[in-house]
Amino acid sequence: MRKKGEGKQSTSNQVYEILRRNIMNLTLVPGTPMSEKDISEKMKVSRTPVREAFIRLSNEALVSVFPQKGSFVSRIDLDRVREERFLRESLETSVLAQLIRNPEPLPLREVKQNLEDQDAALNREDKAGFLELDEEFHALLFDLADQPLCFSVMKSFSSHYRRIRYLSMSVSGVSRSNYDQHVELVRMIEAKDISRAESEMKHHLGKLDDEKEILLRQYPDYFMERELSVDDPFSINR
Amino acid sequence: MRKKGEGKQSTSNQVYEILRRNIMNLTLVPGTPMSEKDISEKMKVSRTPVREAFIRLSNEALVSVFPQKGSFVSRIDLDRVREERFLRESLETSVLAQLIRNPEPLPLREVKQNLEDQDAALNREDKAGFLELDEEFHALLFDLADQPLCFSVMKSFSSHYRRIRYLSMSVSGVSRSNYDQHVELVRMIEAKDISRAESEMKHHLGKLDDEKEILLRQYPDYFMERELSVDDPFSINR
DNA sequence: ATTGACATACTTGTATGGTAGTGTACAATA
DNA sequence: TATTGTACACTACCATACAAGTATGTCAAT
Repeated sequence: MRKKGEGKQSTSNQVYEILRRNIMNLTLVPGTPMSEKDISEKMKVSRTPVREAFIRLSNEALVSVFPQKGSFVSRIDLDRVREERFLRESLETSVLAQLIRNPEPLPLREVKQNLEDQDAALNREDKAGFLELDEEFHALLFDLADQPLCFSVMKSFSSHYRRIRYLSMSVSGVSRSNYDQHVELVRMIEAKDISRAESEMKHHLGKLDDEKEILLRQYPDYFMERELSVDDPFSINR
Repeated sequence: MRKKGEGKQSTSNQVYEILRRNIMNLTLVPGTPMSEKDISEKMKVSRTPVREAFIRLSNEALVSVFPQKGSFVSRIDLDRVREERFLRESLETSVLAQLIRNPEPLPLREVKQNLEDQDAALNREDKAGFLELDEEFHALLFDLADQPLCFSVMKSFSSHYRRIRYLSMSVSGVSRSNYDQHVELVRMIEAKDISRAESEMKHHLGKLDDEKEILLRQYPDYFMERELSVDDPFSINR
């Protein structure tokens, strides 16, 4: 039953967006059961659009569906975080290289406006706002390189990485260091210094490696168990 | 990797796999109308699993769904091909670099077995078989680098690139040059020659750039029109 | 107290009917 | 003849009913 006044988005899409947002900002905590019936009643829609949203969310590993058993908000998989970071690092540095290779001067106006907004968000201690601007910052770089597809791919496959990052900011509070690195990156782009830009990017993305252990101890339920298959209590290798 | 003889998959998954295979090998030609009802009747299942397969296929841009109008096999979008190639090149070179950086010798047995199989497929002029082995070749490299996620991402977002490649082989016939490049790549990996390996990879992936124009002329209906939005007959800029 | 059969209340998977948006063939009109 | 109104066929979207797998609590038998 489509709501009339609001836009032309399909119900299925709206459900998808709402669930995605709430999973990404950890309002829906990892491991939470999410039955199709439950969600459909809470959102006052039928099971169909909810189910279709689940399909898309499970493609991004945000929801884990176990047939005839249940669906759950995916727990954060640290091995996946590693792979998502590799993906991200690869694409970001490639885009960076392409931008710097480009001989003509880049229209960085929007990027610089974004940096100012980041500064403002930090001053307001607006955690969610800053993360959104962070994402937009990287999106702008991809757009400048004329590679929007790569950005959307990266976005779809940063779900675990970004959740752990959100968690990190919740614990350590918002930090200016990310912003400083963004500023530095733009400087390197303007200076056409490709090697320093790349190492700056690597440093930028690798930052939260140290915090992982702390978060793992503080929120153990948010993370996936090491074993995917069933426990073997008779196993001798442990 | 899924075990084969074991339990049957869901109907939805089967429909997805069948449609994907037939779209990728151009049995279902770009632009073909594919209504949910049609497909469901042809496959003797209900509309639901077909619809769910369509959702996943449209996420990979293999099917274009126009609400209340119809669903169609996506035409090949050359701009998307460009972006898919960028994605592919970025990830492949990153994996290559990681493999070569790794100090310990790599277990290349499987890779070399795959090369032999490629050779055999070429001698049989088995086009489809060679393309599968080609894909497996790259998959093996990603597995060696412990980055299976990146491979599956690349696979999901190579749909337009691979179709144009399939088309190219249909026209020009199978060629040994791809195989030769694979052999050369493995040699470069063993020699730990990162810069030559990277340029070899770029050359490997960029090969079919020249053929694009020919294919575009020969199969114009397979390709997407330049304009995505509606024509504006009042526009002055043209 | 322990075990085991079984009813029951969940879950997701699949089928189907109804709704509204969209294009088109065709007849009515000028 | 040219144009316009309209009925109809077709679509994807959504709601709902049913089917089948799974976990769990209850109760009887040992």
